[in-house]
Amino acid sequence: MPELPEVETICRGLNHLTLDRAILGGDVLLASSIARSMSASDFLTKLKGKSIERWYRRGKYLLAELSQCRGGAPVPAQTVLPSTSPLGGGWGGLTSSVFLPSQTGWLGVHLRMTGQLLWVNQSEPLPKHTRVRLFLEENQELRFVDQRTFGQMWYVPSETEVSSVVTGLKVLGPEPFSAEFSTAYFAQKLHRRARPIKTALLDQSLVAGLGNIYADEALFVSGVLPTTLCADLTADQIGRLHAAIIQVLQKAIASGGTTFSNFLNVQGVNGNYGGVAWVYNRKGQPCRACSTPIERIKLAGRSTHFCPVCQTKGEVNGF
DNA sequence: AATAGAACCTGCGGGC
DNA sequence: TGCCCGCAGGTTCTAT
Repeated sequence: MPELPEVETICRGLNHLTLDRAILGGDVLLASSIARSMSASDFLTKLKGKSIERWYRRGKYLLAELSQCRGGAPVPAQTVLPSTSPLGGGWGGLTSSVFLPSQTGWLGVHLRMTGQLLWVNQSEPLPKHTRVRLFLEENQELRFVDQRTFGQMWYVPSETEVSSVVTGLKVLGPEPFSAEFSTAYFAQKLHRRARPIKTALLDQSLVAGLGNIYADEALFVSGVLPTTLCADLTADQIGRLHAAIIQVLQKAIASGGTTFSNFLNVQGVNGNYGGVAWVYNRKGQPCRACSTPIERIKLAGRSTHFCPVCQTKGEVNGF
């Protein structure tokens, strides 16, 4: 379900609502929702007595920094700083807080296609696809609901490098809003590559966080056909696409995630990506810019939508 | 090394 | 009404 803007929206909501409350217990209704690095019972045992200090997003991953609640076992201070951050490159300001003495592990979450993280009262009726429940103080609950069961949760002990457990973090490229994601970097990664640009945009090692919706939207805004081979992109096209990726994602975050989906934020409220998509899921409907019917093809096994006129003009679309 | 395709699941909507 | 097919926002494993 979620791409970067939706995960960012969830992350902000979680930081607003879930911090500094003791995790008193939990319930794993589907064992496979806990990544196989750990059993479901160990997962719950490790989380019990901890609280969430802060949520972070990396690509489409959510990571909660945990701390020990008062009354818990004392945590020895870290005396030797490791040479690399446990969260790997591209994490920016997070590194400095990782080895505070109170830090006692991480909770990782990936929502995959249909996962939802909801902050509810424990008395709320359980949706059919409830997979994991974490019970916090004052009868509150962090509830993981996931119809297609692809979503995953991880517990990572504080002395362990996060990416050694949440292995998907290892292959993530730069955050799209970071300085590392420069036009020069983008051009270099596309240089002489044979695959279509749409396929490349879905590759999380190129840039982290784009998914099928925003890849199509960014290609429309930049006026580039999704079938264009990376090697055939002009410097101008690469520049427009680089800018469009950032613009489309920022706009979606500003609107609280997409609305053409069953996306819900942590309080169960639908997002609002400026109201509309330019091309995604609009096959046969008139282009919002030129009225030409939107076309739909398949690339890398994913449906791909584009305007055959606007994306061949050699200029930016949208306003 | 780079790339394509299948696999992992459940449910929904369209066509017959 | 019911069955079969394709489709769904993601990642990872396997095969070329």
